[in-house]
Amino acid sequence: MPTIYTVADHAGVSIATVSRVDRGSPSVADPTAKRVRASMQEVGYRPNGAARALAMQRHDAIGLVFPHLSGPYYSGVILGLEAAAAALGQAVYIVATQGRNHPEQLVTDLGSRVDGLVIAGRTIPDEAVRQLQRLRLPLILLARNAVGTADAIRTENRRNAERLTSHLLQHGHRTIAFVGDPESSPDAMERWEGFRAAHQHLRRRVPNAPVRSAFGEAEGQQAAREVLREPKRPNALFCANDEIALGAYRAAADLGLSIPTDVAITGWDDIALARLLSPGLTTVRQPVTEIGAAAARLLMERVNGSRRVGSTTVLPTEMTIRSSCGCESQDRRHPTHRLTETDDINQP
Amino acid sequence: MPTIYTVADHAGVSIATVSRVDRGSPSVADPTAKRVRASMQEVGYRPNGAARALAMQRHDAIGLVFPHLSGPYYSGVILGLEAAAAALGQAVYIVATQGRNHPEQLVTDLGSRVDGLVIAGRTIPDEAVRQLQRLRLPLILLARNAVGTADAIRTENRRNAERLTSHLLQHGHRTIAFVGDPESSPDAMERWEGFRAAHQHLRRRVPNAPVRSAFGEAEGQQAAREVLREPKRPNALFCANDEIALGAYRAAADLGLSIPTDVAITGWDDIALARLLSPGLTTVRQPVTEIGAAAARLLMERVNGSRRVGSTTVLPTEMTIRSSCGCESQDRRHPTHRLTETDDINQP
DNA sequence: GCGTCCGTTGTAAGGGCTTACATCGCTGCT
DNA sequence: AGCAGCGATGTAAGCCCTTACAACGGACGC
Repeated sequence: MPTIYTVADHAGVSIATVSRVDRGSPSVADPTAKRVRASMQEVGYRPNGAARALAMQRHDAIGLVFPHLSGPYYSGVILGLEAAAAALGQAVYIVATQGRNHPEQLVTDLGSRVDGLVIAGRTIPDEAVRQLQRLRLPLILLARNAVGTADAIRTENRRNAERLTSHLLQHGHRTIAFVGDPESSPDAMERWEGFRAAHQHLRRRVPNAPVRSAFGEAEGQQAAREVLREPKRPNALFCANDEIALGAYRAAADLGLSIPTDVAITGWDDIALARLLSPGLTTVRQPVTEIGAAAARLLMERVNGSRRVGSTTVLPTEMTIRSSCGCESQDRRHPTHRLTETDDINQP
Repeated sequence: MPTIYTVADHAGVSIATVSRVDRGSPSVADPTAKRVRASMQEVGYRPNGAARALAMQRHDAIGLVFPHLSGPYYSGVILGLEAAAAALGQAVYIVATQGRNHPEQLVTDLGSRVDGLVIAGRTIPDEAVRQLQRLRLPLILLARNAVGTADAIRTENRRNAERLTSHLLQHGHRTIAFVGDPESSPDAMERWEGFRAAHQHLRRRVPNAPVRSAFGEAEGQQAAREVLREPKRPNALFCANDEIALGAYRAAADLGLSIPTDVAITGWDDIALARLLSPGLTTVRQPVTEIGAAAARLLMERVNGSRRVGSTTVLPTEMTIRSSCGCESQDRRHPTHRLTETDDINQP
């Protein structure tokens, strides 16, 4: 394989000059640069990124660790992250932990090839995250609570859950069931809390237990079916995500209930499908590409050492009203504002 | 940052021993290995992948170049590729070219960090692919015709397009319009050819022009609307992908036509939505994760030098009958067989 | 008791690049 | 004419690993 030495010989210059041409250094005379580029082409020179990274003491690469890739959530995150990373001159590694036996091992290995890591949701345990921090690896946590000094990026849940719930209550839906599992993630927990807060503020009886369901269409259908069969069935279902809501749509159809007349339904995420269901699903949209982009930018700040303390960035979500809540209206968006909280109280 | 030297000092051994422990070489005495591991932990040693890659003359990484990430197609491919690559001990880089100014540059840069590249569909021009080959970079082409000696992975189009068309004709739909743009990709062209072949075999008048439409919902809606408004509107629309079909659903709704009674509609891809539309969309499923997995495996064969000649692997697709074609039935699958063609006639 | 062999560890030579510093040849000024 | 200064190029050290080969010491066989 040709190296800079091959090129240098071929062009009759030193390897330093070849390197300079390759890096685009301005201090190479024009004719020389031309000759070197011609030689590169001729010998089929492909730079060795490993050697460069070694010499530069930088990988110029970041890693993204995510659980799986179904649904629009991670696609959007990856897209946003990749674009932002490319703009910053960083390459992107990805690794999915789904159904892998030793995710920690996988992630640690990745850690040897990157300048920093973005770790999403339920991939590796907190202890593994701490271990990574001990190796002084800059880390960004996505949809997950802060661990140690790593930065976290979250999206707003509580406020919009509360608004969405109030919206349902104001539609006249008297009893609303929360379908999902608050324990399964901090996001789910916050939605549950917002759901309860709305009841409290409007002086309704505060529900004290959710209708437990895992985050999947089948599970949602099952859970919704059961609750909708009860003698005093709820007037509305606040589903913890769109997939559960989709299951709820099916359950309603199975039971001959029409949406939103017999039962109103809301979701969370605004998957592509939400708009296309009939009636359109009222839900809350997450700024998925922004999450990825913010992660890349924040991570690079860490890598470049300009930031040191842990922060939590909360990106706004958008309540997206369609018809499944009882509204006639089309796609009304209701964003929250962007919040950034820094843990370090000494920060200016 | 601690290196093997730091660890070696700390554990009172030589760097060779540290390296051996890290690589899991069996020829290290047990107590020594334990001591070294403890030291690694204590000093917070993180191996330097670049240095390793340089010494080993291998990156143990492959790159995936794709246009964008919308829809389930690329998610599936990435997932399959990542899983297969991880099983082979390879890390995965991804780069999206969508709306990037100099995709060639991006891809060439990536080429310096990997042992091989998987290049999907419409990302970089054939000339750029050839340039990469000149650099002796192993390449796999996805959903794209073979270039030079690179391997290509395709999915079956013609046969299932023909079967699907015959199916529509046998339903009694007399005139069928092909909605899409055959010129836009080899896949689209093959679907168009299969569509025509079915007419020919059943001795129907062979359509000589498609209803041109780009591959998007809005474009499909527009195109379908126009053709469905014509005085002699077709009985069925053979849409080149599911997004176009989705647009066609909307156009039909706009015009008050019911599916499949007034107009039958079929798609291609079997996106998540296809099953959930009503009526369910009859379409053709692509084995997306298998595409990714096959790409990773084929690429590694190339990298390891066990294969040299270019081949084209054609993965089977599955005709998936729902109701939009006129059937009552639920999700019947009709796979084709797997085909592998090798270009080199000297191959055994 | 000595030589052999084997298991364990160390020494040192790369692997391909970047870049600080040295060198060289001119230009242009005094 | 001589020299400072500058632009262009070269020299060589260093980035952190892997691994061929050497060295060492103890067990074992004769």
